[in-house]
Amino acid sequence: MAVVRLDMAAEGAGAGADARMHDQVYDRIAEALIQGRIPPGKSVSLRGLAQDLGVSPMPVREAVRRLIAERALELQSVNKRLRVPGLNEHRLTQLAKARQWVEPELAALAAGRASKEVIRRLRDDDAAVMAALAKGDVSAYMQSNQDFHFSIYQLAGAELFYDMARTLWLQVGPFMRVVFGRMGTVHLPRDHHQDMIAALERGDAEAVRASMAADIAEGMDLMMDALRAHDAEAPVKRRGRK
Amino acid sequence: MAVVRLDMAAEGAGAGADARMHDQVYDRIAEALIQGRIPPGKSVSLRGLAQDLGVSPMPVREAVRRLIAERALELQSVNKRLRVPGLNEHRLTQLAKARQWVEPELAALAAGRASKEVIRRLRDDDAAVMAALAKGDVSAYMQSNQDFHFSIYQLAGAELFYDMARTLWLQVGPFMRVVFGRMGTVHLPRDHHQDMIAALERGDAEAVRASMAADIAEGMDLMMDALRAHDAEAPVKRRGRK
DNA sequence: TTGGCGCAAGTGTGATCACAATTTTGCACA
DNA sequence: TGTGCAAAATTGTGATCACACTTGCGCCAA
Repeated sequence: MAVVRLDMAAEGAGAGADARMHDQVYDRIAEALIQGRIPPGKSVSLRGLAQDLGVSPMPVREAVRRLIAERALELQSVNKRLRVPGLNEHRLTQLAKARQWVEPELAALAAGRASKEVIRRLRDDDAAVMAALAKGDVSAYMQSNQDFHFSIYQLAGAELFYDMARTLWLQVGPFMRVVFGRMGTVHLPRDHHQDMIAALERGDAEAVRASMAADIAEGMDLMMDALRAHDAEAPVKRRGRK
Repeated sequence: MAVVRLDMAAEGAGAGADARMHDQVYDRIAEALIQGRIPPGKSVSLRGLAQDLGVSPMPVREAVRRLIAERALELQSVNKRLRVPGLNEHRLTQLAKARQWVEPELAALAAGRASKEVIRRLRDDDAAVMAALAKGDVSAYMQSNQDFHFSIYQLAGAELFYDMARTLWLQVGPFMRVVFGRMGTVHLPRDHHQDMIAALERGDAEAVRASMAADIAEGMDLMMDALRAHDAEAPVKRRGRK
């Protein structure tokens, strides 16, 4: 059964349980999706998730309703069952376009707002990205890359855009994991992060926007190529769930 | 009590009750928000909405959870109570930027996909918009303007963008109603729709994009001016709910 | 009349049960 | 070894109750 680990037993210091339970549940599932720990097409269930997380089905219902609204999960129209949306070119194209607008926009807004403290953390995150690439560790790469990007996005102070970016990552996550798992991490771009940090440091908004756009374009192109290659050799099959 | 009419008793032909109840509830509330029938800052409650709609609180909970995810409603962090988000310049700026990207994009995608049938309906919608402007009927204007825009967006065949646009309208609706109610409909742009239809007809994607961008820019600028003017004369007050 | 205080009403959240619809299982039959 | 088909398990949805918490109203005293 439990293919995906989602437990929330630990819960840190135990004291911080101020947040509503369904929020914590949401965070767990969202994180799992962004990290790609739940594959596209995978079907899930309220009671199943509830059991994995060690909570009752009620908070899961609320969390899942939210994830459905964000298109991170979908309710199949035929049998009304829950699953992670599958991969297809049409959707990936839209996700790529959307990412290439919002995220450079966020990056540009962040320019000039980066303290030395933040710059330092960005360098750390980037170092972690490099290390993960060197080791070929897909999970570590996705985690540290996410940290890098969202550290920047948070600087922008634009909640609406931030949430849009987050929603997009939620949808791209499962795709990304499959693609990288299929082709390894060797081809991933590594130059843009350095440029981005430099531009951020000198407050050059347009340069930040440009390198962010380039970074995303390369990543999404890679995914698109991989998807097309895969679809070419296995057109419509894709049976079996698990 | 019931300041806002939301009843769903009629339910059309009665036969189409295939959709889940929470979807119908969602549609009702969403429509009310887009039409601006629920003012910014207005606080609502699950049981209150349930009673207005003649359903139990359960489906309302699911609908509201979805609306919160779309930022069409918010859960106040202080007292954990539900309300329609208030107006402020920061948020309106982001909404304007987002609209000015997604909606021209959708319009461009729709270019060349418009059948004669659709063009005819667009002319009808535009006529209704003009009529509403002439009469100064804000409700009719908002309804027919929405019909006009979303008839186009639907053509694009880009579900992700379509939903993004819908989410943005959900957030802008309450603002718009207040602004127009405050300044009347006389200043609203009316030229762009004609250009847009013409460009749509000859399949000129860039022209469609441009006129859509102009249409939205004018509308949002108007709202921004009105908001600034209002904030200038009544800085931080805004007491009393109702 | 005005201030303060306590209780009733209203709030969102979580748990649990019921139910119709679907999927999966299991077993008899060929 | 396959093949139907019915029983059992699982699914999302809705209703209802309980609970901790906040708000608001009204009463009493000064």
